[in-house]
Amino acid sequence: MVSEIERRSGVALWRQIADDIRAAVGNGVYDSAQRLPTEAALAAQFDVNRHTVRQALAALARDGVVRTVQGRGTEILPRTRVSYPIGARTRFSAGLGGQVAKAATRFLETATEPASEEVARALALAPATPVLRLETIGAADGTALSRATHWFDAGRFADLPAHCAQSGSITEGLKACGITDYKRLATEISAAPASRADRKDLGLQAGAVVLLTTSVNADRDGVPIQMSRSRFAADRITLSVRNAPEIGDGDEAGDG
Amino acid sequence: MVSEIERRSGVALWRQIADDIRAAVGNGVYDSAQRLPTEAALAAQFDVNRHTVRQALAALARDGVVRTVQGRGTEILPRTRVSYPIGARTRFSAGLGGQVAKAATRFLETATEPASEEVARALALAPATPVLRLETIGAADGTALSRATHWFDAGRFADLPAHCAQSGSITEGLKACGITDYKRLATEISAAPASRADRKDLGLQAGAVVLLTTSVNADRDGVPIQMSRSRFAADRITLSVRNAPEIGDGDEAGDG
DNA sequence: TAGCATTTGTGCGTATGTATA
DNA sequence: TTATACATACGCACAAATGCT
Repeated sequence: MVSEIERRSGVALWRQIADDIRAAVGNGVYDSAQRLPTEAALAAQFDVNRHTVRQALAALARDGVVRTVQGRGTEILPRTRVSYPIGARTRFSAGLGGQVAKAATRFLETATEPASEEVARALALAPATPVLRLETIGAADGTALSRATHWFDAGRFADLPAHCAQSGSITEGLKACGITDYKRLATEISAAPASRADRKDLGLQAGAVVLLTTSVNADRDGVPIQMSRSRFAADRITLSVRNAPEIGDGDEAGDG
Repeated sequence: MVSEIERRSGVALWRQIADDIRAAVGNGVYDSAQRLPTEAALAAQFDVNRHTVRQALAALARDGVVRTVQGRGTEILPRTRVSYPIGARTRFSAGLGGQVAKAATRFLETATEPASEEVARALALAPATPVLRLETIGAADGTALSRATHWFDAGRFADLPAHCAQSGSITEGLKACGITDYKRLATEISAAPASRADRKDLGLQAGAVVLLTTSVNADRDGVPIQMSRSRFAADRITLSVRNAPEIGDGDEAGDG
């Protein structure tokens, strides 16, 4: 089962096996027994040396996925992930409401710079219009969950950074700028290995995965006011989309 | 800038640097110049040997992210990803409509087995009720995009596999079973390194990332009929959530 | 056209990490 | 624990292609 493709992939075998077991645990493969197969069995299954399996299990134990006890085996630890709702009313703090005791936004950096092509398009601004860039970290109960970059029209929201810094919330900051309500128009969701910078800010290990979302918020009149690109620690959060109970529009065909 | 944490992480330095550059490209960091810094500059930036940077660039070139030309430099190639809409009417084939010439579902395996706790809960069945499990690959223009597992009440949908195999579509198969319309209730989205099995089915390299979705479909009466867990090749697809133009419900606070 | 600086491509030697037996 | 094989990473040197003067 060890195909050659994996060898020069830049990802060590033990790491690949760890990812595999992690996925299997996540998929409920070992649901009935709350325990992993023996190291010998895993070594046979993955067709590798038992040392390699042990290295994988040690990594999973470091990450709190499993716990190995000599003579007993490797048991699976219960995993908890925060669920983050994506919808028209998506806002960070309250989205986590109930799941965590304290949600907070930390503001890292603010800068004004000419809009990139993508940002200008999203905010319906002329190319290279000055835009405000805000860098934030979203945390829950002291654990960083997301690292985000937000862009605003610098002309319209010049005072935003000061208001945000004071209130500790973008929603509150926008309120101080006259935006009493806003709505998320769309969210694009992707995923990728975490960059070094994001790993540092989110406290992730090499090889960790982030969920990437690019979203646009609009004011009451539907005018786009904010574009955001967020990176969520994928092992700490799931995004959830709940569809309103309406039926009937296009006709499509299939699955996923 | 090379912290020790990264060294024994099981992920090669060149791989981490490749992920970094990939993220930077995705974030539009090099938007203005459509070219990466020189290998020497990147080596200095990441504080590694130029060989290591070259290995990272070679990997990115293999993946079609960049192209390097001797004497000239490394240019960024325009990236194309299929966008997959998530909503109440989510269906595989037509969701990709227009973006690809031909979308197809391949059925790998069918089995009947007792429902796991999670599946039983999602389908509102008694624990260990027999359920039908369908394994599929979703492809567009010959490229595999998703690998999914679907569960149905085996009692109600005994004939589904035959109908699906014949029509090549779950939607059509359900129609033959009397389900003329259905609706997606909710989708949970996560991400993780691809498992070996998924890498094989989707043709991905080690270290590749998958977007994981767990969703439940219900019939006209709101009775859950299908639970699915899909794994999308994250570098080939983005999930898109578009919010209906309605305003006003809860009050929340923040960002992402 | 020739000359030059810049940038990528290649070769070799060495040290360390990873995986097997 | 030891030995062996291969992948990874570094450092240095030089060849080859490009772009500009």
